[in-house]
Amino acid sequence: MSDTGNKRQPSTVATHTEPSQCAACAARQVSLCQAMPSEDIALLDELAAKHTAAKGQTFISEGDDAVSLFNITAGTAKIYKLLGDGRRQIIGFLSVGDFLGLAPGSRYPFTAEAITPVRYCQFKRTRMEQVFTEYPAMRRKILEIASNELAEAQEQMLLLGRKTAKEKIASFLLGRVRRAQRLGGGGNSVDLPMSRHDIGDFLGLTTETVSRCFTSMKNDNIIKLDGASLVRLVDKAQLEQLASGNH
Amino acid sequence: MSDTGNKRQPSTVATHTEPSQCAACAARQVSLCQAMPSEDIALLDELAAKHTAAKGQTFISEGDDAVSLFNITAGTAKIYKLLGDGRRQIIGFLSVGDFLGLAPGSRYPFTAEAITPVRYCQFKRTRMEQVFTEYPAMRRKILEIASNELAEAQEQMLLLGRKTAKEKIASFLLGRVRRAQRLGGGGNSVDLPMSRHDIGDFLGLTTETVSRCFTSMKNDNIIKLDGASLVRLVDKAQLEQLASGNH
DNA sequence: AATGGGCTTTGACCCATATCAATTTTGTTC
DNA sequence: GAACAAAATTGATATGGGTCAAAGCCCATT
Repeated sequence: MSDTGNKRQPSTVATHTEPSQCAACAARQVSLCQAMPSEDIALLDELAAKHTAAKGQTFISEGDDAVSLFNITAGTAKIYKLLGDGRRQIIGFLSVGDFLGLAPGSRYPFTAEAITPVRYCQFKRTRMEQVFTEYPAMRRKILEIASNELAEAQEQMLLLGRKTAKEKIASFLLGRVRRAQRLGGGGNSVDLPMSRHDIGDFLGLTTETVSRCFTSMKNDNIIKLDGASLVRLVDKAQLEQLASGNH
Repeated sequence: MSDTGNKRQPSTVATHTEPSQCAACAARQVSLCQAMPSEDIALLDELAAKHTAAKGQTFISEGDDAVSLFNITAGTAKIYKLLGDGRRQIIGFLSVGDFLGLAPGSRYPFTAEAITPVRYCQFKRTRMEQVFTEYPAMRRKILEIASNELAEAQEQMLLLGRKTAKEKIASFLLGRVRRAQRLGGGGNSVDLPMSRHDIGDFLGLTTETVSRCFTSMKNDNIIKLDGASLVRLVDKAQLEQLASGNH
């Protein structure tokens, strides 16, 4: 695993193996691990290597041998793909409970980098394969997760291929609120731990265009900005209209 | 299931239930059905409702109750999503062996329409759920398929968000050849059963831009056109360069 | 082989967003 | 809290691909 991030970080990765963290894990109820019966949760504890990644640290590199599966337990990460000349497409932002590591071949088709300090569990694929065989509910859960991600990816294709800049931003903000709500977060304000540049690379826009859209939506009283990273959704109905292409 | 296609077709769907077609099915080796042991293939025959869809016919509509899974056995179809004002994003083109119908909720998140006459098998989801439990290899295969589609979707996000028109066309053509090769098709020419408009809606471009790119690549001696739907890849190396963003 | 209709291609022009270039704001370190 | 660097915003200008419009081409049908 190599660090190709622009900000070089020490590439050492902290690993602690205290027992029975899974039982108390904040991510458990919203993740893959939910499919493991409580009485056997200790088994996952055994299998999970617990790691942390500092802000800016790359913890999966595109092209690496896909030997592990991962589960984010805290923080926010981004996964992305690059073109030869450095153009970047962010595929998704991951946070507590999100699963990653599915690879169609033997190599990861994307890079994963921490946006904030991230905690994650790493599972050896070969060991998990055994677990899946023993606990079919686990494989069912993975398939459910993959289906969800696939539908999300298809929605993002619609966004990237056919939406205007403003529509993209509206969709992005609504997606963020929905995620926050799914995780028990509140109402109408969204935290954006990623930079404008990251948002641009996620939506197929430039930093400048992202910024201009925020400004314009602020002036139209659709959103309110509280610093760069806290957005209040003032007129959610209009955001929905924008996001779905009816104005 | 309603027909929302622009070309209205009789909405009747032919269904025949001859026994033991699966054993001789052309799609079997390249599809989900490969995971069913030969001795039990008759079971799939029982479960599969065999249908045909005429050119232009819609056989899955976005928002329909997701009660079935599908397997294409002949022909080419497109699946797409629409915005409120009619803008369309084609999510993929499907042909022999391709599987569809995974839905994250209870409704299909896309529409499927035949581009050429299509034959397909329809499986009730509830029945298949039982099959998956009885034959874990089948569920494993579905997960493998979903992983592949996910990676493909992510690659398409990179294309839609960050590639230029020419790069998109180059990637599209190479993708088509690879698929043809996977299906045992030959070398350096590609058949394009879909219209320029469809290609545009797949790549996030307009018909005109697609056409202009083809013309320009023809003039640059990268491809040769044989009518509108047969493309010969003359300079594959340069196509690869274009597709990966190194020129 | 003539007719007609729908694709596809080509042309002229335009606009949404990119690019390039300052500023301003924010957040961090001493 | 001063000083700095990084990120965000704003402004001016450029351009790739969209839009609108007009031929051209290809079959399918007669």
